Amino acid sequence: MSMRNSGSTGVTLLDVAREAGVHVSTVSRALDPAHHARVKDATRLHIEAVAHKLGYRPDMVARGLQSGRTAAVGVIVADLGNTFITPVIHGLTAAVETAGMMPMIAETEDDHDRFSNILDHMLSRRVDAMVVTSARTADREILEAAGRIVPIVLAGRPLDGTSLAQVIVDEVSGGRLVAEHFAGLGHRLVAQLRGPLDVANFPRRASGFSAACTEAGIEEVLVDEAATLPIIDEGRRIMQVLMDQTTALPSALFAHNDLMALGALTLLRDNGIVVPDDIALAGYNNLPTVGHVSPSLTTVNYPSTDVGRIAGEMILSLLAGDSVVDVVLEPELVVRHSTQTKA
Amino acid sequence: MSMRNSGSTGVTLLDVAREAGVHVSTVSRALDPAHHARVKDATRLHIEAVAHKLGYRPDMVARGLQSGRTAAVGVIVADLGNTFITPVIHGLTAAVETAGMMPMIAETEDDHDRFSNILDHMLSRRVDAMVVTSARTADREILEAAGRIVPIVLAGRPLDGTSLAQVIVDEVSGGRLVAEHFAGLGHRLVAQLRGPLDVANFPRRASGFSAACTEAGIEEVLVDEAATLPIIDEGRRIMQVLMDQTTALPSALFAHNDLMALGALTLLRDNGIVVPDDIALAGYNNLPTVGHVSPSLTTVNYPSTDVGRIAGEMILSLLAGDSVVDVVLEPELVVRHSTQTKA
DNA sequence: CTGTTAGCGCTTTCAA
DNA sequence: TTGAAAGCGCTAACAG
Repeated sequence: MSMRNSGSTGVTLLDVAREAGVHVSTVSRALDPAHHARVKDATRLHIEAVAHKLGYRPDMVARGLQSGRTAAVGVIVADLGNTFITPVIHGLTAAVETAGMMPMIAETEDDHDRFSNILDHMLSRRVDAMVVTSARTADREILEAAGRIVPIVLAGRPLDGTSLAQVIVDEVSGGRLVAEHFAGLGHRLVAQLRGPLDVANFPRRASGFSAACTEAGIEEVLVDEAATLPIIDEGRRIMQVLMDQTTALPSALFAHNDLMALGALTLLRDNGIVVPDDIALAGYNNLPTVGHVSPSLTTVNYPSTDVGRIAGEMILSLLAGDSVVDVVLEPELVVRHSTQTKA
Repeated sequence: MSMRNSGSTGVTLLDVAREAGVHVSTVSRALDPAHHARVKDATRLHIEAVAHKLGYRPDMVARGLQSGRTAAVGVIVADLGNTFITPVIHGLTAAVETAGMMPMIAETEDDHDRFSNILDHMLSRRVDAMVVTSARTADREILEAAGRIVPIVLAGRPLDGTSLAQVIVDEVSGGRLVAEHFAGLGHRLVAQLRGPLDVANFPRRASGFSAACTEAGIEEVLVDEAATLPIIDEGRRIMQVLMDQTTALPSALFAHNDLMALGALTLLRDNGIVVPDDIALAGYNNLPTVGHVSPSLTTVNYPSTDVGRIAGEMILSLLAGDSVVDVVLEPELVVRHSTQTKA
């Protein structure tokens, strides 16, 4: 009944070496695909058999201490409740899994201190690389400092003026798509329910939307406040701000993400305002659930799986010492019922 | 321009020791809250200052190798798209954060091989403990084997006949709540859209529901199939199975979780069947979004935050060498529009 | 209260 | 092709 001494099974390389009648370093080589060659086939086979029999499991911690590599890629997300992140993670997992790596996810809950904390932990845990989907303006410096230690890829949330690798979506274009849709529907007065200003996605969506409105000769009501977080409750709150601010409600609303759209939707319903009959509402992200509700939500599809996959591929390239170029993906408008008055 | 040699800043204990003019072990003690006492205040203060100046960050990997503790708790989840998990993670984070620990999350996508893989990785990464929310019947043996190496708490998803610590919800009671609600509404013919049979939650929900139906004299249509995964698409598919199976549709449906309810809802809508006017529909979990859609979903509230928090507290107790007792939380019915015909 | 001395389990020169 | 030896950065006895 000894305390566990290995984090794993308790079976160490030394155990395998003894049982196999060879030196520990031979076992190390035999079990390491990169050094397969340096050991005689017969002994390697024998060692593999023994290792298997004993249930040997390499200790990543010990390995990491020596080699610097831990086969872990840290993933930092802002809010797991915002499910556009789920496909990002799936895509990423699929990509790095091919190299035997595993994503380790941590959530900031969009809190700067926690972000900084997580960054520290991951670094001190020697992840081989990081994918950050939660970048805010204020995080830039510590992120870039971290980027000098391990490769970092920014995915989904861009950061202005950074040299870190990014795979992002053309948010300006996304905003335009919504405005052009509204224009095509004949709306003349619209408004945006803006997301946090320190998350670069949202100002970009806003500027694309506004520019296209101007071009189409559509008037925009400027809501006095932007959301502090891109969540349901804030969507509802900002909607309330708009309603308090004017009696002449616009005929179409662009919520900067689907969660905010849901919050706005509830407030409207509570006030007897019907979407889309009384007011049109569009979101952003195309969360897996928003096509299944009534009214089904018109939104901008976010190519989440691709974002994740490409981020993973970038990580692998960076780790291989190759350089990478930023990738910008194109969003697509998904028209559903929330912007369609009945046929 | 040297390669990083530490996973962290590159500043090691030795660097701090040299700069401070003391031995490395003195630094180790000074910086470790648990050994604060064993070092003179003056030297400790001095060391802390030096450490801060140099930007020293402890290397968890090296620490873990020696001490066996890494301040990480592994969290294994099945599907991040099922957002009842989000509050679980928040509760857990809040609880273990107090002890300076950090959750490291990995997702199985409800795949047994990936589950086994993740378990391995986490063990070999020497997490101090694990919280598993993704348990399936087939995972039991490897889970219990892992439980002999580190403390494991099962959260949310129970496992039949295990000795691992659990914090779960009374699923039988949850199923009953729905049936009793249907009975109160006067329904006489009902059906369940059943979740995967190898995830213990679902058979329990089913049996509670069926038992209460029998007691209330309600007839239940048995759907030929159960979902293979508790997701939107499967909810839709099972709903189709039911529709193919009978022309006499029941007047109320119990989907075993909210995602499945959403899938069923869409199929019903596509067939011109109106919820709740033509058929009542209830889900399970009370996902953060389902109160914001139309019809807002009647569901069973899952005390997710509490599940997470308690799991975290259990982990802490287990780590402190204390024993813990299983916790069973009570679910609550949340009545919304999907089961209410208009007033 | 502080320094010395051993390792944790593994990879990696360097020899043989 | 294999063994020996050193050491990654840290903690933990054991002395003093």
